[in-house]
Amino acid sequence: MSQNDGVTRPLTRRPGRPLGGQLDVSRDVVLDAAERVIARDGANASIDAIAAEAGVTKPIVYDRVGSRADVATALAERLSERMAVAARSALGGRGFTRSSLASFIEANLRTVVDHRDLFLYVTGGSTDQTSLGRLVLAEQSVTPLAKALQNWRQRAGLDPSVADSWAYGMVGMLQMASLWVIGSPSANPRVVADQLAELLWYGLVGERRPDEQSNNYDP
Amino acid sequence: MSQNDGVTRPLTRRPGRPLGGQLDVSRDVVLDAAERVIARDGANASIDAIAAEAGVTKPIVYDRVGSRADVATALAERLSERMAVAARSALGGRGFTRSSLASFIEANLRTVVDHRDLFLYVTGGSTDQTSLGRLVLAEQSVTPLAKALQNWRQRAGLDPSVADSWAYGMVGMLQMASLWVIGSPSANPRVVADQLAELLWYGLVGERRPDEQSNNYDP
DNA sequence: CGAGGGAAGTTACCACGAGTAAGAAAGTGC
DNA sequence: GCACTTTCTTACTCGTGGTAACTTCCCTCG
Repeated sequence: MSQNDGVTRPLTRRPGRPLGGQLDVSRDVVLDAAERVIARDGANASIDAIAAEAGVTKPIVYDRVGSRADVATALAERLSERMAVAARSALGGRGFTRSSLASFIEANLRTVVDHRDLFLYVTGGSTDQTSLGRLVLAEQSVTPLAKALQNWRQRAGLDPSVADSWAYGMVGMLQMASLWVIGSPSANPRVVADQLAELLWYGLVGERRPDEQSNNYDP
Repeated sequence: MSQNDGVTRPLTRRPGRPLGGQLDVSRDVVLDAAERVIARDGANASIDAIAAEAGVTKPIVYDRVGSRADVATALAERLSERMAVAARSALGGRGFTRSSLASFIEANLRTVVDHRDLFLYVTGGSTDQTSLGRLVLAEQSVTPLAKALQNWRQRAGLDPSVADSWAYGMVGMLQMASLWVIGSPSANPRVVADQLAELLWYGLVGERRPDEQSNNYDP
């Protein structure tokens, strides 16, 4: 819409099918373009801008990917895949230890920092009726995590029914921490990751201690 | 705009200053109307609808409260205040124990469930440039929690520098768990709260155990 | 007591973005 | 050669946030 300034100017091209056969613009090409636009212009990227970056027009985007929510979901898949890769590489086949938990968290935080605006686009609302879309997209991280937790708890002889709650809780914790780290340059991902690992570790491994220990906490 | 259907119908009132002195529409009246609209029509409530519910027009809303983001922030203040009240009442002056932690979490979850659409409105994007607004608004819960954590850790002789990370992390955990509970009717707030308390408790109270215990976890 | 100025709202508008309908050019089959 | 299909573009509708311009009332001052 921004290049349609002069009505008097003759159109560079009349509408119709392009000359050289099919426009070879696949779904992935559109999504690549979306990522470029978001990285360049920020998280409030319009479908028009994405289409322009891909060298096509809006209906192509709708045909190849879908609505804006679909674009966000597709990009969420990409981002969570990247986070999984980073996390796996950070763990490097080590067993599940406190320090590997910290590495896992740190890898997630750093991936978000590296894809700051993509993260904001993906977690950023679209208040439609699908404000629950954020959940749908979080589930891309939640589902494998819940599965891993469940397997591990089961093998360790611990109650596996906590897997879902914990997975949602941990993903939410990571998302909020990421948002915080993104927003405040003073926050150091390594330190934050270590502190969150400290918070989670003892609960994860099923440490027990006598209940009802009063510390005189006043919220 | 929805009641302006008939152009032929004479206006009920010409523009201008109202007859009976000042229109007694305070900021709180507007915010009350906003809550009613959101509760009735869902989280995707427009400023027009809010104004209509308050019996005024859009510019009044902008004068009394501000932009849409300001409305969301103001409503976030109200919601977080309500959550704090519910949590305090659930704790009832008990000390900080595992079961009181579970009560705290459960109170939060139930408050969100009771104000489902308000929660969705408040946490629901508005991708402007202030997608970080979600963080700003989360800080209404984070700040007091961080303060409490810091005081408590200090008095208990534990490292207080974890307070910020933990507060952001816990608020994120609560928000995501709330979203999940809202979306899936099968999730029981009491059970989820207990499970999350289980996850957090041992880390919060500073349980120590020999590091590097391998459980052969494979993410 | 009448005119001017400010206070307080309303109408009407703009900008902009999501999503879609209608139409035009290139290719395809008979 | 002509209808038909495919594939794309243009141009539109619709809803919403935000604002400008204008209208009316009241209060004060000469």
